[in-house]
Amino acid sequence: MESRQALCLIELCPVCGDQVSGYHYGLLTCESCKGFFKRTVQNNKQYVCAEQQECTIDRGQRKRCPSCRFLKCLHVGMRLEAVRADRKRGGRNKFGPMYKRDRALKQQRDALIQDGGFRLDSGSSTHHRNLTFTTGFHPLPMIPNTSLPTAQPPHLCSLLPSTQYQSTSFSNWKSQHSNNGSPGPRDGKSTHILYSSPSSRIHSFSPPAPSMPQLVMEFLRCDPDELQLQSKISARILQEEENGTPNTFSLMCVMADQTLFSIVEWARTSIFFKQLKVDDQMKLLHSCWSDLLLLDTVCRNVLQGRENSLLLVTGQEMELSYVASHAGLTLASLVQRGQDLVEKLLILKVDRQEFACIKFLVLFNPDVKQLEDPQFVESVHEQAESSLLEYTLSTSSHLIGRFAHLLLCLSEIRSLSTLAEDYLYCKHLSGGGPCNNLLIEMLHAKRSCA
DNA sequence: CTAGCCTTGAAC
DNA sequence: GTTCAAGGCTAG
Repeated sequence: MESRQALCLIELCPVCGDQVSGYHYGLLTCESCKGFFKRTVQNNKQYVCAEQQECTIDRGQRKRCPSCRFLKCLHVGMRLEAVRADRKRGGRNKFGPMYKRDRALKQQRDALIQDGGFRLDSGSSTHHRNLTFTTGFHPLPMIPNTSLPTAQPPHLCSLLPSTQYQSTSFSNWKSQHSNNGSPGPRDGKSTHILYSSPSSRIHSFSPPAPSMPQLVMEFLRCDPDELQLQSKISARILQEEENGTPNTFSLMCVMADQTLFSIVEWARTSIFFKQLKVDDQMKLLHSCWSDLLLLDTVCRNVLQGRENSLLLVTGQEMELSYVASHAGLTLASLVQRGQDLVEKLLILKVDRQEFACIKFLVLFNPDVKQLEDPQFVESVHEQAESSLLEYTLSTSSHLIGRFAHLLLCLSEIRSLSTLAEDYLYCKHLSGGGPCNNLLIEMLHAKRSCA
């Protein structure tokens, strides 16, 4: 009860910014958006926007345009399949474990931020950085309300100034929903992919309480909301499955593509990066997208994954034995190397804060050529590196060489992601891989630069 | 139609 | 028995 209230106090509804009342249809929302979503789906409402589908949805204006409100509900990841076709009351649905894990993650993150903030405020300030530091909590990254579904795959340059989102297909779902059939997604398909149970690595590290460098906290705040991401990408995968996307590999490509969108969005709204000119932003992202994609997966598996399985961004798990037997030699060995890396990072007990720093280290790569502002990139890289060093020394000063080990892992990430890129590119050229999406745009961009 | 409060019931 | 996310009810 208390934890629920504590959660409510700090979370804002991703649709309208009102106070959250609990998990509803896949994520934390307010009571009114919960009701609105339910009425819309249950009654098959069709709304039309009187404007250009760009209406602002906030607490004061959410009643003005139901069409844009519903679109925003879908964009932030509210799940159509959580509305029961049979209208049965009570009980729990399949999202239960997902909610539970998200709660644990949020608690862990908030504890870290609160603890770090407290110590920074009260402790003797041994380091001074010229950084504005916002006190209090920073809930979800705000979703720009100009975001609209798009039929064409958007290019990176169009994503950077103002982000667009992929829409979920309401009409596809509706035909299934109004069919009087069983609610929810099909369970028969993809039997090798399972929803992860809560007994994952998340509990294996108790959060340390060292004095956290201010910049590390800022980096941590930039991290996207995991459940929102999970919901959004799961909805997209469900849509692909309903559209008959044939095999697991193709679905994985869609998953990677959608994760890439989220990485671009993370970068776009992150400290330092948003100060860069768009050209420099593009150059940096073109250079490191695959490192970040790999790092994202590795980080998820180190912090929340379980032995012998691969935890996906959708919260689903894929057994490594399945990968080994179905993926083909090259891909299976890539996954195995990734898993070895996860093991190394587990031994080093790399935590969320360190991953947050590493992401910035990777993003602000000073080796990228022809930047307009190479000094700035260099300086952010140095700041990220010294913050990471400072943090690792404060948490594990007794472990000599741990920092060096971390940097070694970083180079392993780089070489592994290069191999993964080559693999994808070959697949793409031979017609077996994905096409016409952000993933492919990035693959081509790097090769045309080189 | 909205949104706050109420009832229900499977999972824990 | 408790929890809490579903659906239901209803004044405004």
